[in-house]
Amino acid sequence: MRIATWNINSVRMRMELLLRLIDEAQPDVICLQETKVVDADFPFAPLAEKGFTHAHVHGMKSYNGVAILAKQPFVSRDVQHWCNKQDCRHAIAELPGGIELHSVYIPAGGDIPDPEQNDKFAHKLQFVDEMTEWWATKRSPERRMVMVGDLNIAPLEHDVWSHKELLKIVSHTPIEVEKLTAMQSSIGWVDAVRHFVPPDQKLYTWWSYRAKDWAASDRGRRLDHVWVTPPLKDSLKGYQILRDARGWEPKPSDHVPVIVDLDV
DNA sequence: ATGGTGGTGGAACCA
Repeated sequence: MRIATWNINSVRMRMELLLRLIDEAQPDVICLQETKVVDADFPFAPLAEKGFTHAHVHGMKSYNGVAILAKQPFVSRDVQHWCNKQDCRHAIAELPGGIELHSVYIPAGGDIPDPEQNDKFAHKLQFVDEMTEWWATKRSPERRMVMVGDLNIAPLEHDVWSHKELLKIVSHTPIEVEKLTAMQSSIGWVDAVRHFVPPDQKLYTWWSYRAKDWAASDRGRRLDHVWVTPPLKDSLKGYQILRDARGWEPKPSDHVPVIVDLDV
């Protein structure tokens, strides 16, 4: 089973690129973040033509929005809310074979890395704390689960272009890394991409729109992740980070798709 | 220290 996750930054703006991802990467399941569309307006038809006849969408006007697209029917579907908000950041679907798949969009957190000064940063930290507690109390490490999405945190030194320069930049601050690591430890999540790539090797999934030449400066961060629970660790068969997608015409997302293959 | 770009929606907000 090939699972792709992509912060698409508006599914309507980038439908042609989503169809290109399907043609070129041949995923079985696609998780999206930042769809930026209410469910009634989600563009189901072109996806159905490509075989993705099942869609679990959870969107809102203008902001956020997550989705899970599949060729096979879901066993069940659900959504989860965090921090007493209804902001469409977490969709859940059980796939045939008993794998529970989570498409997650953690808040970006604003610019100032201080929860006292910046409500958005406080929201981000609380979001991760709540989710950590939820995994620990509502889910078992024995369960076959895959969690993917834009976690908006780059936890390792080589998940950013410069560890030293980004220590005070939201997405790579010690408090965020500590909280994300705690979430990972909650039920023994395995970082599926780092399972294949040693920690001293640079990996990025996001490059800012604001760079003059994103590829030349290559100031990226690994914000998009695929985690699996221990029972699926031995099923991990490969990964791809579609760096080229950062240059896809006419208008690329600032994130690229991350793909993991599971032998299940 | 600043500003750089993009999506939504038609100003201001978010990333």
